[in-house]
Amino acid sequence: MTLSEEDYIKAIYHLSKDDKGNVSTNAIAAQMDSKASSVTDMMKKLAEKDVVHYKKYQGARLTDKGKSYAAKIIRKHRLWEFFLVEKLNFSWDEVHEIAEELEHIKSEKLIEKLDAFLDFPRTDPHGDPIPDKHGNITKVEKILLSSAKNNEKGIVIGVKDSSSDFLRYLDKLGISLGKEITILHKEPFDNSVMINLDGEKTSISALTANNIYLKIN
Amino acid sequence: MTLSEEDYIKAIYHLSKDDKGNVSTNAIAAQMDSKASSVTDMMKKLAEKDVVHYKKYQGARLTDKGKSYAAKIIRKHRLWEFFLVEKLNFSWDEVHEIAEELEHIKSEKLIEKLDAFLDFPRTDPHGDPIPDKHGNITKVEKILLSSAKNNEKGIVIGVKDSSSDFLRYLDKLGISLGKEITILHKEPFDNSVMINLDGEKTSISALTANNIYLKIN
DNA sequence: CAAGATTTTTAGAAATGTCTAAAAAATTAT
DNA sequence: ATAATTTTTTAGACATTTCTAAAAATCTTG
Ligand SMILES: [Mn+2]
Ligand SMILES: [Mn+2]
Ligand SMILES: [Mn+2]
Ligand SMILES: [Mn+2]
Repeated sequence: MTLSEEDYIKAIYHLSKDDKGNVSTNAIAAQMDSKASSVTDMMKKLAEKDVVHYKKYQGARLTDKGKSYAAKIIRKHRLWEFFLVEKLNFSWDEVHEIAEELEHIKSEKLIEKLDAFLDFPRTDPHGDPIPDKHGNITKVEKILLSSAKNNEKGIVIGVKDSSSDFLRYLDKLGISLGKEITILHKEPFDNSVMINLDGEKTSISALTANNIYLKIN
Repeated sequence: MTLSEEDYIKAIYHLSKDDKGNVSTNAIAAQMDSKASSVTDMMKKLAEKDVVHYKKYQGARLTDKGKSYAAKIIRKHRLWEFFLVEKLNFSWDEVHEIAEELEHIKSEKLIEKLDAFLDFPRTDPHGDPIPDKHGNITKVEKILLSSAKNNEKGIVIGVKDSSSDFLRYLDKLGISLGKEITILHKEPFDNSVMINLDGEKTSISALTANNIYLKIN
């Protein structure tokens, strides 16, 4: 599989995460920052290789083979991100881009040895689960901060948006994985959320609250 | 610079190591396992980018820019090899192929952090020097085992051939970097060399002796 | 349901990197 | 110094990946 094919497979995987149906040509083009016509070409090729189901005008979805392949790329991506943060002291907003390249390195043995060296981490620096070597992903119960109720208390276990900009903003707010947050009040006017973080009252915008995952209890 | 361009730059660098002159089109093709016509095409492109001096029918050599670029790729290659052996417990015959991919990962910051994580190693697992971040390479005095004289004693500090086959053969002989070898006798008939290794007499073929570097004294 | 709008595909082209076969230049040998 | 040989370049082709523009299909809406 070429680098380009792998990136398309990953894009379809991420677009399929939420809803089960087919992913539209335009949605893939947007995700890949390419054009619909390029997607059509690629879908024909990936269908030929049996990694996607594709019918004209009906979008695409991954086959079992495609899903397994996607999980392997994501496993590599997240293990490398973990390595960059834990061993090389990168911050969580710097690693995505580099992992985007490292995820395409081909050796199976490399990734198993890396996994062992890192002591078999379960989640990446953004709280996302690392698939095991068979492609199985452990789902963790989590809710968006924006949907937590008053007086609920939770631990930050992930982010929905893992762009550099958002992650650096969280750094500035003092929010990182593992922090305890208590919901004090939800403001109906602008859907902002007043929280208790490290014993201090802080107001979080609706957009921010909608991109932080909490584990409740 | 593309992956392909980087591999050509590296090939010219390695071919230029010994003699200073221009490298022939055919020599590059042989090194790259490609065809002379492909090399001609690529040399035109690399000359356009000012990394090689190239004149029709006269071969190519790296410009200063090209040399500096080559040193950077080789730095990455050798740091990754060191990482694979020292941190991930690969054996020295397994790492070249993987480093061949890793050397193309683009982040400058990554390689500086990797260097620090590895505690600034000076040589790779095959005894080859790791260029510093400015591309400077420290030359180490060394001779081929085949050119050592009777009764000379030396430390194995490198190999000329670092193919898997040769390295695995050295493993079998019990020869690794750091081992002390004493030359007992050179057999004129087949140029084989009788050595003392770990207190035992061993005979080394001319070919083998011609691919092991020693530091004398 | 019939425009009208949107999405998707096709057609055609460009850039990259590679190859084979043939031509041209350089080198070696007679 | 010619001829034979080897090296190198050119010409033309193919596979990938991508794009723009235009056509076709599907969806939306009055
Ligand atoms: Mn990628
Ligand atoms: Mn991540
Ligand atoms: Mn390479
Ligand atoms: Mn090496």
